[in-house]
Amino acid sequence: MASKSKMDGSIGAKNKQKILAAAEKAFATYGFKGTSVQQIADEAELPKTNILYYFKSKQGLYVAMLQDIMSLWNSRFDQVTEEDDPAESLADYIADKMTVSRTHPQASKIFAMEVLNGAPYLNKFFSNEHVAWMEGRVAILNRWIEQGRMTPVDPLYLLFHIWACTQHYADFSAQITSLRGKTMKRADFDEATRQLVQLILSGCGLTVPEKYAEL
Amino acid sequence: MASKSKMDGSIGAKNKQKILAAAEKAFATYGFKGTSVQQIADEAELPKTNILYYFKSKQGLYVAMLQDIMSLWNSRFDQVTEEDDPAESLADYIADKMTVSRTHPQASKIFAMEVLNGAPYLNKFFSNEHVAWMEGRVAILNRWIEQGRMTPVDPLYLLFHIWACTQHYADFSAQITSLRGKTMKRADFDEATRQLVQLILSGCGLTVPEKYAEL
DNA sequence: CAATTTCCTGACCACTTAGTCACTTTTTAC
DNA sequence: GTAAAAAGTGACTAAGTGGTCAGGAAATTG
Repeated sequence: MASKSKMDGSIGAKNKQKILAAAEKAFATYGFKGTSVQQIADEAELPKTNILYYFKSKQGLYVAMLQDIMSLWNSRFDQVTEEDDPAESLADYIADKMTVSRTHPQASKIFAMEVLNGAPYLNKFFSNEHVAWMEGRVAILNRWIEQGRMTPVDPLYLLFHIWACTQHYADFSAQITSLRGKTMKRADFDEATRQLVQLILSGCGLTVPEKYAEL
Repeated sequence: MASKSKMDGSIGAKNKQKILAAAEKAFATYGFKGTSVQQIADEAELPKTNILYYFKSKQGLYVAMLQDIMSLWNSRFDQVTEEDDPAESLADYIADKMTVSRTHPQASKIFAMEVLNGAPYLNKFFSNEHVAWMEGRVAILNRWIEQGRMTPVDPLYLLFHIWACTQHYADFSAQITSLRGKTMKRADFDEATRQLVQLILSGCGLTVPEKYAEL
């Protein structure tokens, strides 16, 4: 939730946060082209010109908001080493990602839209930090496999599948709500997490840790 | 690929198809608001007014295209009964859905965008055919579980996870391509399918059928 | 208190957009 | 062949868009 620019002018800082929050809500609901600066202004309860004062353009605001969002992707899994336990590390990672889907569904949707449209503003990020992160995690998973601590699976696809399932609960909430006949509450997310942890870990030949076991 | 209106005027039918194909391409790339009727006209190599002649409005064209797309979701899994083999039925379903992701990525992206934005044009579909389909499939999965033919999992979440993973390969292709450094070819989809079948089936306590086993 | 920087905004503009309309051309039907 | 229906289209309109700008208010600093 932090932005790197001038935290000095406390008035400006506060307004920027208010604008970023309004932008997240609006962009998540209507997409980049579908959202007008006026809508964001209404949501933030500020005149339109004020938005353009803090962020030089609609695109500038969008990019600033995207950077904010990307920081949510950090998790305990970033620090995992090959000494850690595969089952617990993966289960925790799944749980972390499920938590983000529950607490920041709008951010997840914006990210999804961005990637759907070819990730025009994320390609730079993808080909730098993201690739490096991926290589590191894949290496650790491969070590675990070499050591016989989990079933041989392709780590790349395994991570894709974890992302797909966890983000699905944020991105496709409309479909999920329709099919369930009710929205996903905290308890439902916990149950979904248990189901997913069981599925993925069993699929990797791992035993589900105590704390993710069913009641 | 069929639309219900006048298939008589072969000129009109052909043009409608050309327009629908152009619309699918454009909407998948730029979204509903991000696509102008003029862009679709250029793509279809027809004057803009001609588009509005066949489809009374941009929204009308969009809805017609959505209906076209929904028919792609049919699969062999629709006809599965409790007498069928769980492992083979699920594996085939996963493979079918992966095939659609490979052959119709644009359709998948449009569906994803629609759901992301709250599924305004699909809510009716969701609360009718889709719910019925879901209840039927859930019932069969529960029978398989009662009969001890697969691990007890919540069928609802299992289906969510299958959709999430299979559609991910179409919807998030930009991210996948960036991280792999190359696009997914036919062989890559086949490998992803094998990986996913293994993950899901193992997660359900099922044995992977011969035809989806690794080389 | 004065000066300077930050903050704020109404009026306005250039441009794009979906959709209409009057009209012509082509195809079909008898 | 001719009438009627379908197909096709250029010119236009009304509404909404992102963004500019000139000028003023408020806060900060010395």
